[in-house]
Order: sequence, then structure tokens, then C-alpha cells
Amino acid sequence: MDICVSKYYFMDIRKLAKKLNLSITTVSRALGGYSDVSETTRKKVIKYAKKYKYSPNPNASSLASGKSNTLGFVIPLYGLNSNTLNQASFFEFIAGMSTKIHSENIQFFMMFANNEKEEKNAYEKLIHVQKVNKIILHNIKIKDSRIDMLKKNKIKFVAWGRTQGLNNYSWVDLDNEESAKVIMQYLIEKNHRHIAYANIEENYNFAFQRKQGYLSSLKKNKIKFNENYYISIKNEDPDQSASAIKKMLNKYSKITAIICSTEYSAVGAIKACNQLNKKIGKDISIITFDGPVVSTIANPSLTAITHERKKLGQKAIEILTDMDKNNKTYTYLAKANIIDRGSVCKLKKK
Amino acid sequence: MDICVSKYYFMDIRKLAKKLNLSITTVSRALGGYSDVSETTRKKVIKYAKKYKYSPNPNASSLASGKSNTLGFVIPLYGLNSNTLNQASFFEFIAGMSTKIHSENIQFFMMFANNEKEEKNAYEKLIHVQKVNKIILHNIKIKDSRIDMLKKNKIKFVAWGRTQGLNNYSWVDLDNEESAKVIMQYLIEKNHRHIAYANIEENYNFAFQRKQGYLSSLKKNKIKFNENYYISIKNEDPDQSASAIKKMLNKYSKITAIICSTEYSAVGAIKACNQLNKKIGKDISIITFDGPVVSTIANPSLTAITHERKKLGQKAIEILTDMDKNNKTYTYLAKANIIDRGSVCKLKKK
DNA sequence: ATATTTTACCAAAACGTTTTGGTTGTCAAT
DNA sequence: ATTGACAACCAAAACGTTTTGGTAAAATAT
Repeated sequence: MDICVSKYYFMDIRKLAKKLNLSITTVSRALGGYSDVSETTRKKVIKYAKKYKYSPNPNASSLASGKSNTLGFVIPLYGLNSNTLNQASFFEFIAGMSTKIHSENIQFFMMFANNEKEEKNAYEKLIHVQKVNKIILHNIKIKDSRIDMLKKNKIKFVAWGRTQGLNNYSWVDLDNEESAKVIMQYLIEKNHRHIAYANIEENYNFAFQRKQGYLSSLKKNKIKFNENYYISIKNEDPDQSASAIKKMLNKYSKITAIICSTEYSAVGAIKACNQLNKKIGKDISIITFDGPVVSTIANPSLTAITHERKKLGQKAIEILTDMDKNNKTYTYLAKANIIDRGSVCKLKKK
Repeated sequence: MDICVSKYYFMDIRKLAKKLNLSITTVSRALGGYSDVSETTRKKVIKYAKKYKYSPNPNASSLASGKSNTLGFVIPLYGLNSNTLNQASFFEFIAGMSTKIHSENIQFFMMFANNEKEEKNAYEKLIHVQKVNKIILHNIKIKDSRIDMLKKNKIKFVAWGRTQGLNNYSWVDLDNEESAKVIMQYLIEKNHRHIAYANIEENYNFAFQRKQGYLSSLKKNKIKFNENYYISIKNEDPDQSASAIKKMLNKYSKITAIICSTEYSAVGAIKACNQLNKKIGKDISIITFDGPVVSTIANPSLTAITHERKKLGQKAIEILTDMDKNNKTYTYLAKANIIDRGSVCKLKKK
């Protein structure tokens, strides 16, 4: 990789205008896409701007226009260990964004927050000091005051995740309910009927939605919901899950399959089965949501349903760009696919 | 979390100067810490600036000064799956930085790169367009042309990792060689003598350094290096590791312990042992470098040596701030601790 | 032929700072 | 008393854009 000091980088709009025998205004407006510039002039300007690698000074431009064409992004480090926003999914989101950011030439401004207070400060700074005009919001809570705040300040934003209830803003999200249904269909086709569900507490939106899918599939298939088959763990602690699952399996031996709502419950399930000497994929079937890490690394590896998380990031940027043009709101639901890793077996039909 | 639209945020330096009955210059220089402002005036200015939540417009200030007090950071997404820069360590680094960034009030400018070409462009943009004056460099290769480039452009930087050979620049790094020695001491105290080492290819700097520690410990303890006990896998593929380790264990039954240089080899080792029906922590001992994920999630969990990666980020920022004052270069080596998770057993003394 | 609209361009102001190159007043040294 | 040094302040220029409010010429309408 060779990066040299290029002389062309010191070209500013004034020099460019002089070279072209045009006024600064015309050059600026040509590049800005305004209609009061003839197409022949515009082409000439663009051609020379490229040739001399002219790139507007972002500080000057933001100062003059009052807007910095910058995307604000607060990373709640304190929440990154939680399933709602774990490191792996975060990176997939980023990776998705990056594919679009490059082409659209959006600048990026990141801040970090180690707690809620810092998070609040970060948003204030982004808006009032850095003057970002776009924000990607994540770590969405069931009720989230940031949404009103951004609306008040007329900042364009896309939420990664949804609040519960009315969602009259742009968001991208996993299709959690649908995914749960897909999992259920998969298990039912393999003749499982006694299907347990290991969740974390439902006041995470995704946990709630996934459970809804589970319930609705049960109903559709005329299986009665057995609350003994449903576990809800408060903390994201594999060992807590493990002991709860162990108890459940001991008591209700009819269970043939467990759906794990999170990576942590999946680890718990594995531990529980090992302790009970139940062979996964044979004596008991396990299927988990996502868990890119645990699914592949865990021993044995787990059949899982994985979402196209990269698309979330990609769509978020696309939506923001669209919102610049129209004043609409957009939404996007990422679909999921089941990856068979052998931890679900087919039962004989009764 | 409640974020309101604060009227104070629209205070600029002019209004502040008027309120204080001072010139703009004096206010600016008071806040800038210049000596041609009396201490009483400075105190007054600072007090009012705080009171009215004055915060200089970063665009105006960067434009005027020609420097943006911004930290540049390119995330090579394409390298984030590699052990040198994996997601978990990346976040720990970030988290470390964030503790310092808040207090020092450094701005952050991130870019993403999906390949080497984009990485190159990103650095060019950061320097020539965004005008960042500080950079944190990571994904350091054994020879790395970025270092010369940054020196030429007189950008202050801290590297996360070291090139091989002369390191006359500021860097922070893991003390890989020392960590390997610590592991070896740990195993030898537990009477292991036939210690295997599962590495990835040595042209990763960290892999090379770790091997050095292993070799030097062998020497110190008068154990002859047995090249049959040493594995070097090209790709970060658990299955490749697994088959190599399986072969090794089959052939050389004297081996009582395996050191895994990476997360991937650790997974490989677990798989190999399971296939051979060797009980980890009993029939065979496994200890791994880092692998925060695999160590805890893997089944069984693994004894590991973990570095204080958070400190890397913290120190990187500290060093950059120090470099602003002095023109020295600084270095920092993060220490490591062994976390016992029961995968290493104590052998009887022969 | 004249009035009106449209097209294509531009000079100058504005954005909110930092920096330059001063000035004024005070104090100590002569 | 005069000079020099220094402390404390300031007006104006500069940073590189965008935006405002034009103008002149060309095209169109009357």
C-alpha cells in the first residue's frame, strides 16, 4: 500500500474557478447540481474537478451551509454485551453501511457512550455542536425518548429496531416474528410437537416479537401452548439458562426440541444437555436464533436461523439517502434463513 | 433518557464576547490557553462559557486553524475476521479509548475499508480532506508502508501493534512473548513437559512473537524443542487445526498439553480431543491465548491467558495527547493474566 | 418592435472561528 | 522625565465554502 503526498490535493475552489475561467459561484453550483448552470459548463467543471482531484473542504462547506453532511452514530459501549446489540451484529451492520457509504460519499461521525448519561450528551453534541443532519439510532428501547427528540430537532434518522406500538418513523429491523414462524415450521415438518422455548425477558422488543411468532405458529398448527415449555431468563447468563433448561427437561421428558432465543440460552441449552447426557441432534434437537459465534464455535455446532444483518446497515443508508429527496418514511424487515448444522433431528411420525 | 432542545446551544463566541464585554479575540485566546490573557479574565471567560454551554463550532475552528482536532481511525472491515484484529479485541480497544476520549474531548472520525484500496483512499481522505491531525493505525503488517506515509505527512499517530524490526514510532501492543512465557511457566509448574503448540502462520507478528516466547521458555527449562509438537496452520480454520491436532495427538501420545495461539486453533483442539475421546482437563490439558468468546462459550470452557486490551485503547489516547505536548515517541506493552477454567490439570511429578 | 421570461452567470456577504499585527497602559530601569 | 519591556487587550484579515440577490443576454411572447 503506497500513499503519497499528492500536490493536487491543495486545489481549492478558487483555483479551480480561475483555471476554468468561471466564477466561484458557478463552480460551486455546478458541482452542487443546481439548475442555473448549463450542462456544458457543468460537464467541464466536473471533468476538471476530477482531473485536479478537487475535493471541497468539508469544514468550509459545513460552516457555510450550516449543515455537515455527516452521519451521526453513537455506540453505546455499555450495551454492546447485550443481545440486542452485540458485537457481531454491530459489525455486520457497519459492514452493510460501509458498502453504501463509500459510494454515496457520506461522512461519518462516531461517538461512544459508556452509560446513559454519556449517551445523552453524545446525541446533544452530534446535533448541536457537530451539526450532523442524519443519525442512525440503535439500542432502541420499547419506549424511546430519543425518537421524539430527533423529530423535534428535525434530524433525519433511521432507527435500527422498533419501539413498541406506533412506528411512524423510518426503521430497519429483523423480521423476528416471521423468523420464529419459520423455525416452528421447520421443527413441525420434522414431526416435533413438544417444542420448548428458551427466551430472555420479554421487555426486549425482539424477545417479545419472537415469542409472538412461536405462539402464533403453535396456534396455527393446533398445538396448545404449554407454559411449562416456556422459559424466560432475566439475565443473559448461560448458566442460569442451563439450570432452568435442565430442570425443564427433567420434569417434562416429552420435550423433543428447544428453540433458543439468544446466543446465551443456546450455550445454556448445550450445557444442560451435556449434563443430562442427552445427545444433541439425536436425543434432543436444538435450534437457535443467530448466534453466529456460538453456532459455529460451540461444540456441537448448532442449527440456527440467521438474518441478513448486513442488509440492515445497507438499507439504513439507502433509506437516509432517499429521505434526503422525499420526505417519506421507510421501513425494512430483514429475512432469515435456516442453516442446518445437524442439531435438529427428524422424528418418526406418530 | 430525555434530550431537549437547549437554547444555550446557539451561543457563539460573538455573543459570549458581548456578554463579557470583551473582544472575540480575547475570548478565543482565553479559552485557547494563550498567555496574553490575564488569569482573572480567563477565569471569567471559562466560567461564562460553561454557564452558557458555549462550545466552539468545530467547522469554523478547523477551517480557521487549518487543523481539525480529530482523531482518524480506519476500520479495515476486511481484516476484522482475522485474529490480528478481531471484533472482540477491537471493541475492547474502542472501549479503552472511549474512557479517555470523553475527558480529553477529542473528536473522532471513522472510515471503513472493505479492501486495501479503500483503506488507502481512506487514509488519503482523512489526511488531505478531513485534515485530521492524529491517527490510530491498526492492522499493522510486518512491513507497513503507512508508517512512512504518516511520517512524511507529519501526522501524529499511534500504531496498534508493531512492525518487525525498528520501531521508531509510538505503538501499543500485547506483550506476546512474555505471555507465552507465562503460559509455559504455568504448564511447567503443573509438571507438563511434552507441550505442543498450535499456531497460525508466523508471518503474523503476534504469532511469531508468541512462538518466540514458547521457544525461549523451552530453552530456559532445558526442554528440547520437538518440531513434531509444533503445528502451523495457514488459514484461520478450526477444522484444519482440528485435523492437524488429531494427527499429532495420535502420533505423539506423550503430549500432555496443547497451547493454542488463537481462538480458531482452540476450537480445533476441542474438536480433535472430542473426536479422540480425550477428556479435556483430564486426559489432555488445553490453554489458549485470549479467545474471550471461545473460552467462555466453548464447551468445555478453556483456561486462557487474557490481555488487558482495554488498556491498549486507553494508552493509545494518552500517548496521542502526550505527543501533542512533547515530540517524543511512546510505547506500551499490555500484560496478561491466566484465567483458570479447569482445562489444565496438574500432573504427578515423575 | 417591444415586453416578458428564462437562461447562465457572477460579486459580495455570510458562516464562526483563529491568527496576525497591532495598540494602549503600566511598571521598572535609566 | 524618558525609555524599554511587558501585560492585556483588540480590529481586521483569513480560512474555503455556500448562499443571496443580483445582471446581462438570449429566447419567447405579445
